[in-house]
Amino acid sequence: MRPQKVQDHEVLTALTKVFRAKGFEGASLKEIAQETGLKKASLYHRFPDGKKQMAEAVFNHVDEWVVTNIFKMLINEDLTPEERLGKGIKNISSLYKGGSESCILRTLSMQIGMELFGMQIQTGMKEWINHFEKLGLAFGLAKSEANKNAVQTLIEIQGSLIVSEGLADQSVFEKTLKRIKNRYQNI
Amino acid sequence: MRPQKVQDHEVLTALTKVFRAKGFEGASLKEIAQETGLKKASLYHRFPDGKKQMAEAVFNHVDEWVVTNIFKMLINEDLTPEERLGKGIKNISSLYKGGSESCILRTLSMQIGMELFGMQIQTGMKEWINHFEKLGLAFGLAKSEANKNAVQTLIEIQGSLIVSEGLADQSVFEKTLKRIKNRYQNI
DNA sequence: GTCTATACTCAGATAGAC
DNA sequence: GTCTATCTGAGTATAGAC
Repeated sequence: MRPQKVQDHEVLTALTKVFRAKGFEGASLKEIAQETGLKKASLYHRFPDGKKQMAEAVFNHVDEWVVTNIFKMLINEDLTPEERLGKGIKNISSLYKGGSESCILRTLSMQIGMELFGMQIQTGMKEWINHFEKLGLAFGLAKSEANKNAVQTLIEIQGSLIVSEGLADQSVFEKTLKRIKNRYQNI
Repeated sequence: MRPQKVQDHEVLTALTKVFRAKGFEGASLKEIAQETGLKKASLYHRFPDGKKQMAEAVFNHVDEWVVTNIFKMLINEDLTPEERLGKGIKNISSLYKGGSESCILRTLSMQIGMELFGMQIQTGMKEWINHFEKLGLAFGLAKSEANKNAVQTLIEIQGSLIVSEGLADQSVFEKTLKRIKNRYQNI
């Protein structure tokens, strides 16, 4: 009945921020409370199943962003294949802040355990492959080539994030995105 | 004074097993005690600085294995470049159990935080690149090409581990190793 | 060196007033 | 819906006997 002190989307933003920075176990309710501006008990009012549910909300939130800004972009028939590629890559770069932020979906799923997110991660990865495969087809690749290409693209994105972080050198990620782009353009 | 109930290397093996399976935070001292066969207090006798020190020991243990079985293999002058490549790749496969196990060094460093392992991870990655670069040179690549190739190799190894795990499909990792192998052989 | 028993800390979670 | 206050359990870590 009482008015919400903080809007849902603000809570979600704060949650995403904390989980991204600290991971699942590393993010304490205390910190989450500070960041969201809500007390612990209030958080439990909004997320009766506790911390896991909060992580789940973040997971779905990010997932939705990816669908909207990357998947749909890659198959948008209103754009030329070149345009789809360009915007898709651009949004991937922005999702990972140019390589400075790791993949939050991977982090969360690793730390919470595959019980909760395993299937969603698997489905999500298949979607990445699926959509890049469609892009490959649009560029004129045969189906099996397009698939190989898509898997390779996913591997390179994830791998370059790891290496960028490890070396503390974002240029690794940037170069990888360029490499991916070139591979499609040179078909 | 009293004889060790469990040998150091056995403790190390057990520690590695637990940390690999559960990660740093996920591995409780209770479980570590069960797995090693030592009580908690005894563990603290051997590792006065506690859990972090245990993780450190595991980290160094794995690191040493990599140096011996992969790095040294890649630059072993008693072997032809083809042989170095073959044995190196084979040992990489065995390190990650054919793609079924994730990179424990990455897991540990992520969860403990970069304060403790950040520099070692960075140094370690540079060594990976450094040694694959030397392999590329041995295959006749120019220095800058050899370097690009080495970075790409590291990216693909790490990325394919992620994707293999996510899709629950080890063949992704296997195929990537083959791809890497072919790339060197076709120079 | 190893053990039993215990201390300490802090996390996640809940009760109930407002 | 939000809050203060509290509970409960698990985790790391220690003390001190053997």
